[in-house]
Amino acid sequence: MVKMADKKQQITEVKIKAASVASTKDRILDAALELFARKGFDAVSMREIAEEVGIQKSSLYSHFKSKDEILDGIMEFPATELTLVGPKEELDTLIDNLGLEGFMMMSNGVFRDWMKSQKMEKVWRVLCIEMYHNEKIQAFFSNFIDGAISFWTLVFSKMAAKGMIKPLDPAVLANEYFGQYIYLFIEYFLIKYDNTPGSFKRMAEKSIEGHMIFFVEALKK
Amino acid sequence: MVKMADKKQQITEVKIKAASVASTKDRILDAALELFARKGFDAVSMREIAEEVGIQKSSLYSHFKSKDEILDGIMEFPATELTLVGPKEELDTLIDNLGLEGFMMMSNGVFRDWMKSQKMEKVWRVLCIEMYHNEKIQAFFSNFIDGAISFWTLVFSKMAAKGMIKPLDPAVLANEYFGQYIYLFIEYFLIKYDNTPGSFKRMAEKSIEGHMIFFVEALKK
DNA sequence: CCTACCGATCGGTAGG
DNA sequence: CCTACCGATCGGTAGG
Repeated sequence: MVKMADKKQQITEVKIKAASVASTKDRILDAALELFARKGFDAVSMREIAEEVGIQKSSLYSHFKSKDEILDGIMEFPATELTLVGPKEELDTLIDNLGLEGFMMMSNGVFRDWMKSQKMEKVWRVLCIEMYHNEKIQAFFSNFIDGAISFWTLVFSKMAAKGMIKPLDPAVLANEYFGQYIYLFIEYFLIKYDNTPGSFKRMAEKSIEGHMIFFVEALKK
Repeated sequence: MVKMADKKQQITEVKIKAASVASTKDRILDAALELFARKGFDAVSMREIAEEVGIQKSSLYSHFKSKDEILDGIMEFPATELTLVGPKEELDTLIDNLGLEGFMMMSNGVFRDWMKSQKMEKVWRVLCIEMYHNEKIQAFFSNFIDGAISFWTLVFSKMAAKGMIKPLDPAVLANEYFGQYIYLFIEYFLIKYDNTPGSFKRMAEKSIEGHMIFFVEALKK
């Protein structure tokens, strides 16, 4: 009888926990993300993360085998987000329906949606900070850039084939268009980083608007 | 007599040393630069630097008060180089004489001269790696970017006033032009860094050429 | 999830 | 420029 009561009690607790409080694993990830974004991976110790969570350092190892594994956990976030975002329709249909200006505006909207959460800002800060000395992050960036350049090269070659833009080298156009985003990321996340909510959004909107106007104007026939 | 002979011997040695071998201080700077460029500041220990130079770790402290001071020494290099480079003539005269295309080509030449030494490549690798967590480097970058953007904004507003280019926002043009250089630096020094001599030059020349052609074409009346 | 502990390594110093 | 040493801190583990 006592056993039964205990079990019921446990189940109720588990349910409440799941509904209202993050799991310890998630709390560790959140604390680590906050600290890594502020100080960088190397400058944050396992002791600091544990303190932020409110547990002992050794308890971290019940959830993650190593410090690197915590970083891996953080990196899963943008990877899964990346697949959710992005237009679902066929590319040719989109280009035909939206035209040059409409397509560029739509892409900018996708980018803004993708970056809008504060968590995403922090993840990008960590990615930018650590891109030089963590192999997985370096690979992530390399794929990210290569993928984006391929995508935009394809878009501009389609547009050129359809006679929608001036007959310019699609690969050069991809670099011109996408490079400004990298420039924006570096300036914000590495040089003028400031932890206040929404500050990336504000800076990005001003900067990207001018870029889009110039770029569309340069491609128009 | 023996003393005199010894002294002569010493003097000769010193002269030969000064003429053919770098000072210990310079050898420390060179070794540190090489190691920092390869592994990053934090990942290199004072022991490693000493080993590379061929002296004991404690001897480093006869030349530099701390590890940070070695980094400061390395950073003096681009700072002094920056002042040597750059056109000396009056800006208006240059713009009038060279025209849009000529001015852009001259600037690209200045950039290539500036980056051509292998030492400079290594310095930039260190600067890019450490820009997030060393205050001095962050300030250097911030000034570097702000200075470049101001310069190019001035150039394009002069060109617009002279009727040499389309009447576009000079600040936007400065971002468009200069942003590609930052993109190039990030892609090379942070993501696809490869220590082989001259590899930056090769990559940069291909990438910058396309950029210049597109940019000039977009501004031409 | 805790207490208690580990070896390794760090930047830097004393004193010659 | 050297030998010898320092306290501090690190990531990680044993064992409960």
